[in-house]
Amino acid sequence: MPDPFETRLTRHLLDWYDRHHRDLPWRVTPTAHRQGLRANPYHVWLSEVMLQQTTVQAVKPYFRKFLERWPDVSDLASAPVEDVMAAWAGLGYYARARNLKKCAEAVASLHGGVFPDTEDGLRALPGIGDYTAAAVAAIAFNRPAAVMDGNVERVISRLYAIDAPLPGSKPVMKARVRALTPVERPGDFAQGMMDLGATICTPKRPSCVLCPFRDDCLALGRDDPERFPVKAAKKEKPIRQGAAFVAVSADGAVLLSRRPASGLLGGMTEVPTTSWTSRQDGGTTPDHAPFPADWQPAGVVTHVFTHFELRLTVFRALISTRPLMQGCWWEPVEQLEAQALPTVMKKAITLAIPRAFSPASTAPDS
DNA sequence: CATCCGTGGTG
DNA sequence: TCACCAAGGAT
Repeated sequence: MPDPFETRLTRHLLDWYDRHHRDLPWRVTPTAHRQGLRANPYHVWLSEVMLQQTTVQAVKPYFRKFLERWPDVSDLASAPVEDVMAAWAGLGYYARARNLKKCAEAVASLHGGVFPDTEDGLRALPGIGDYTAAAVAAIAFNRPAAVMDGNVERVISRLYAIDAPLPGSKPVMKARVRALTPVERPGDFAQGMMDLGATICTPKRPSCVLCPFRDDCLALGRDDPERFPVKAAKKEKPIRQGAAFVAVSADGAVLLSRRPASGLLGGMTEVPTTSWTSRQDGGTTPDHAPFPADWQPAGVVTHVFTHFELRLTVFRALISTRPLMQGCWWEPVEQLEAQALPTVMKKAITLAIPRAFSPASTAPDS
């Protein structure tokens, strides 16, 4: 039996979503949805994977680029993985790109190119966890799955003034979400909760006066919504150091290599580097260059990863020949843009070759 | 369950 | 400036 209180909260949220939903490229508006237009599961899945720990603004251009290049899941399944990694470069969390490709292959070969339409079926695919399985099931297939991401955690923790810290409080919050999720319009409810968290129930300075839950929110009742969600203290970031070597040949090519398939920046392209160590004096000299050359310091790149900060001393050398290096290749500067270079490597190359990624890099000097 | 995994925007 | 953190998943 539905609880009248929960039912009222759900209705308030859906009414708010009808009026204030965001229009997004992968989304079907609530009006169109009521008229029978269904969201494309491929679009929903692709957007949800891209949106994992990533902002809407950052995702939009990547989403358009992927759809234009690979219009459906079977196109993505048959694409070279290097192309997918290169197209993903800059978006971060590169295991997502590897799993995106694996998932597309599984859908194409195991499911005949059609996404499973249940939470459990989706959950079994690579790169799809609890959140994404529930989101795709609800949004693309109208399943009453309980969708809980960081936005929903914030909304729920405030609405019910949950004092227990994350992540331990997740099961309690998930039960609250489950009780609120309607059999009718579960996808709109999930998207409404996320829109509410993104635009009204924000981490700092929430706009409670505009919130559909303003009359029922226990955190607002305590006059302290910013206190929630309570989170466990986080570790501080160590600093690691290393050196990167940008070798430029006389005919304008750069020495590149491929990082190991798993781990940090797995499967992405790099310039040769030393190992990145936490030692104070470690790895910032040309001693470990890929080959002897007239290595000149070009500066230091600082880049912040999730769990450490990297200070990379960049060396540059102009060389007349192209030494053949095991596991490396020489890439013309004007083709670097097509490589799967993560941001830290683009920073290092730009420091050594300032015009490497400028549109005019192929034009003669003026 | 804790740790590892990127990047860019924001207050 | 800098701490926070965004539609999390794999191990």
